[in-house]
Amino acid sequence: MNKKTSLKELAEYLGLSQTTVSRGLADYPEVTERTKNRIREAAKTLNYAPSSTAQKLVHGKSLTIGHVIRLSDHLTINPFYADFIAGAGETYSRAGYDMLISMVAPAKEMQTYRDLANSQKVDGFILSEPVPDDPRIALLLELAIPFALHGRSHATSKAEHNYNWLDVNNKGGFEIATAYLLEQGHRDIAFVNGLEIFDFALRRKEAFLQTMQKHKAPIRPDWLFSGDMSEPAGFEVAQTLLSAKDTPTAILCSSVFQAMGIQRALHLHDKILGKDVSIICWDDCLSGFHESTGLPQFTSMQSSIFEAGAKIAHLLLGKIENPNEALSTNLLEAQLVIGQSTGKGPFFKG
Amino acid sequence: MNKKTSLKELAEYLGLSQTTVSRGLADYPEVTERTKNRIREAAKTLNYAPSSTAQKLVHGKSLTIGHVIRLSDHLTINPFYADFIAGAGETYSRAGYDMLISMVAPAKEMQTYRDLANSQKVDGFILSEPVPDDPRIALLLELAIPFALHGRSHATSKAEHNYNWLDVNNKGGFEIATAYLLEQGHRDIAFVNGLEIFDFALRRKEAFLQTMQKHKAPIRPDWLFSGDMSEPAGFEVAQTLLSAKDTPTAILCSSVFQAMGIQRALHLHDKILGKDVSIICWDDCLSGFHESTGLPQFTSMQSSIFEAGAKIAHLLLGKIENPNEALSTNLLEAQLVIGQSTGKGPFFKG
DNA sequence: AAGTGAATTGAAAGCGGTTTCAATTTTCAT
DNA sequence: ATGAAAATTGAAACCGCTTTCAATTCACTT
Repeated sequence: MNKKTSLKELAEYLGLSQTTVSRGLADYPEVTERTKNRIREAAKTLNYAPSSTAQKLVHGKSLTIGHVIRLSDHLTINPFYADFIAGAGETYSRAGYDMLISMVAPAKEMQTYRDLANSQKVDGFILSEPVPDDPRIALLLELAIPFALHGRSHATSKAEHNYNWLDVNNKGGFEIATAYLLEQGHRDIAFVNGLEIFDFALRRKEAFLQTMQKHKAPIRPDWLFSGDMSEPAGFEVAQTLLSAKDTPTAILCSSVFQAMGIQRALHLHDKILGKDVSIICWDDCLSGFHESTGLPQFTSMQSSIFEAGAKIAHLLLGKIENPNEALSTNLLEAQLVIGQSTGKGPFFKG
Repeated sequence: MNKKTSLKELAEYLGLSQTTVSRGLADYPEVTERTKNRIREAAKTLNYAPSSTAQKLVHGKSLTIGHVIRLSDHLTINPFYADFIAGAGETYSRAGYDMLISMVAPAKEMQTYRDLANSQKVDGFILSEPVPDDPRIALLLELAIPFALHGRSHATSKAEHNYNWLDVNNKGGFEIATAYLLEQGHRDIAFVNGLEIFDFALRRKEAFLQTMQKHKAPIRPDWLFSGDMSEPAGFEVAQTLLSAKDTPTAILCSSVFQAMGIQRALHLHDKILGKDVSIICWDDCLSGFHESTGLPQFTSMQSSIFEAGAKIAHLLLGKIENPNEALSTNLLEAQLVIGQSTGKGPFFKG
């Protein structure tokens, strides 16, 4: 129960002034090496460490980045977020920043951003999962606090986006994936999207539709799905698809989880994955979801969300430490990786 | 770019002293309702909010709880942790606490706890995934900072554990699950555990072995596995099992992910889940992994890790706000929920 | 009108550091 | 030995708030 030692106590113990001790610990050049050593030693024996709160007060910065996570009605949390945060967190600690995570009900979300900014608990925010014209962006611009956006937010007004963002090229990725399926001889392709309130889902849909159109492949409205990116959601969609008279020969979906659900339904209907039905999914490279060796299970567009977290953290820290720097944006490309879940379609032309 | 207004500025603006303004905002009874209203109004127009840093300095508490997450060599993060943290985070914000998450390399883990405690960045810690004689426990006891343990840590020395913990009854859960399989007529049961460096995995193994022994069922050392709780890990184990001459009729495993991997291998070997081979898995009730309706996919022992997070947060906050209170511990029971992955075994006696 | 107790208000100290600026000590050329 | 320049140290102000304690104002009684 040793009460924390303060700088004052440490100074008294050493017979020095707080000034000198403070400077000694901060390794100022004007302090003799000999006294520095004395100070360091004493600090160690008294188990002294400066109060970060006091330091923050003096410096007027919190050295903390805020992540506000909206707990939806069912209190679910996006499992990818863990990886994203891990990437960001690593960058933060390397730069001496802390990460403050706030879990809030949707109704309190905006107020939480306000409070965190006004009470100066954080120096900046990372925004995730933007929707078009995302209201959080307007709010943070108004509050004049640095932030970076993971994803993009389509703005209907001509308002220029004066903030940093990092996104993965969802459109490009889905174009490539759709084209690949078409090249492999598939024409009857179903599309299983994430929730089409989010910006990324809208881009993905656009990519799918445009590419299909461009190749003059038929687009069936009843083969366009949008929903949770979960295993059960994928399962249910596939159940619907496979129970109908005519079934697609390929399915393009938005997450590995959906793909797993689809796969489960496939087995149930005695369809062979990669033969009867091909699947391509988006893969955020969630930790622990990849084989160490061998051909990957699913053909997928891969893009590490961990890496995205690390990179966007850099973007934000740059903005914070150099507010007048030019805006920077970053568009990551996804990699199409061929796995075991795709094969030739009926229209393949060798 | 409106600079933050300080209490001083607000007071000047109002023609009042800082004292009165501070009290007015904190709703002290001695301030007239009329002045309170004036103050509140001015605070709103000037967009004032007290600096949390300054408040923390005065009160000597950080109102922040630390979660230190060890990023393993492969930078993976336990996906369940997201749910656990969501549960804890919700409790924190309800109580006015913040959550500080620190991602660190294993080598820096101990020092991180030290730094966070000494610099008073956090008022307490939650410890996860304990190993027997967990060194973090010794450290935090030495640092005399409140903490709560998620799980238990078997101590070889007679050291009493003077700290709060919350655990799920792993042993009880696996006893019930093993017994259920035996009752259903299974005797050839394989056991797929998590990494047996962790306390929970050791308890689970103990439960399996003891229950098998008690029922005089054969224990085959080559059917005892221990590894990652991931889909690929489960797949590989099942590949090994199913390639052998004799195969188990049931598999008990430690996570839904492993179960999914096993299921994938089963399909590959044309075995029918719940008929040829039964599976029971542990299920942390990860968000987005449960069907909304109908019989669950896997028979499982269920225990919400979200709820565990919320409850252990309470345990910790109790300790922080009332340090001399008696220790409290909490052992949650898992629910055996029958799903579609289990069926009668060859030795079933109607 | 004076005196009393209650209700309001404010000056100043303190939380634990950092930093400015002045004071003191040391070094070294003369 | 002496003085100027350089190196080292420390007193005090400050960051933005809360809270103690004293001062002021107010409402009433006599």
